[in-house]
Amino acid sequence: MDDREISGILIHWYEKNKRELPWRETGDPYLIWISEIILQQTRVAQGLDYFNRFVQRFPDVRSLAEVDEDEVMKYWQGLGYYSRARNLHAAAKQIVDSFDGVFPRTREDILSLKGIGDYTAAAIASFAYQQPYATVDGNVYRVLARLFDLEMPIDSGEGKKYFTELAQSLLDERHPDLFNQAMMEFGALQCVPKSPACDSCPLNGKCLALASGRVEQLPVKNGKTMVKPRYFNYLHIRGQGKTLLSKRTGNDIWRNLYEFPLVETASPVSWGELQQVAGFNTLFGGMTGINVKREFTAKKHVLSHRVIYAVFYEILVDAFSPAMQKYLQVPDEEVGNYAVSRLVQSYLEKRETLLF
DNA sequence: AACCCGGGGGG
DNA sequence: CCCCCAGGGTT
Repeated sequence: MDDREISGILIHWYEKNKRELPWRETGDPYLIWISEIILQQTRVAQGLDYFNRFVQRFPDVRSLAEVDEDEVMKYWQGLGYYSRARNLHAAAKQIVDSFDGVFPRTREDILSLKGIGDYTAAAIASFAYQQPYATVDGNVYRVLARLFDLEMPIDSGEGKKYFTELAQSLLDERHPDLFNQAMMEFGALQCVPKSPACDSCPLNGKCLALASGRVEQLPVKNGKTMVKPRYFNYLHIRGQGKTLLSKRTGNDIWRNLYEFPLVETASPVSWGELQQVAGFNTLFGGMTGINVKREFTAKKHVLSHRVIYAVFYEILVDAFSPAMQKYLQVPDEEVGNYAVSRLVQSYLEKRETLLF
């Protein structure tokens, strides 16, 4: 098959079918960078509003580098994979400190930034600077696996190398930006994971998987992530107009987001059983007359690799115990100013509707 | 190489 | 409801 013919068809298809998106109207590497990080594991429809709000608040590298990380997290709240936001902030500081605030141009320098790997480096280098690096994302894996009927697993080291070299060999070096955009947009809109419309596909005469009837089976992946359950008992403790909050730390989900005092248990527990748990007693040590105002039954929060069964207890106290002093005491009306997970956010929203 | 990190959409 | 999606960092 003629490589130039493939890239020509893809680029022609792209010019006719591409979506008009703000980050496609710019050559500013900063805006392209932000869009690429947001678009990792995130669909355009979901990321578009986040992008617009983010770049309005942080229009350039320095404005992002100079703010507190909490401020960045607020603009990422609800988007998921929060390490992306932490790395984005760290990389902005890297650019100010090591590159005098100017976005680096070479692939090596771009790759040195936190949160930027092979894919994002190629995207920025080709979109902003027209450098000849092929972007290999999930769309590209799918398009190439089908076009060439390749059964090599895409989540192996060997597969990653093979597909990257194949994409690089197909790249139109005269228009690396157009070629990369075309390949990925084609995967996103035409060569979709489920039930692609091969009848109307401009490459259906060249697609080896279509000829062999394996379109739906490709690409092949080995990955099988175990879903482990966790049990979160959240204590929404309020007293004297203040709410207790803490910031999640350590190597765990939702790092650096805020939440209520949490007692995690190995299995589901009732309110009565929870009061026997050490973590609970440490918190309420010496206190009498705990007043549970409201209990929300277990909410199932499903992540790709975790399922969290959460119970929220709203507890009113006259005063905070000594053990509660280590928590932030936030005025009730300011709780909304803190970046929280979707789970906590949905609790707060549900509580709001029940109250009024 | 294996595992971890969120959340949304589609069948 | 269950199944699918997927780039980068860490271990």
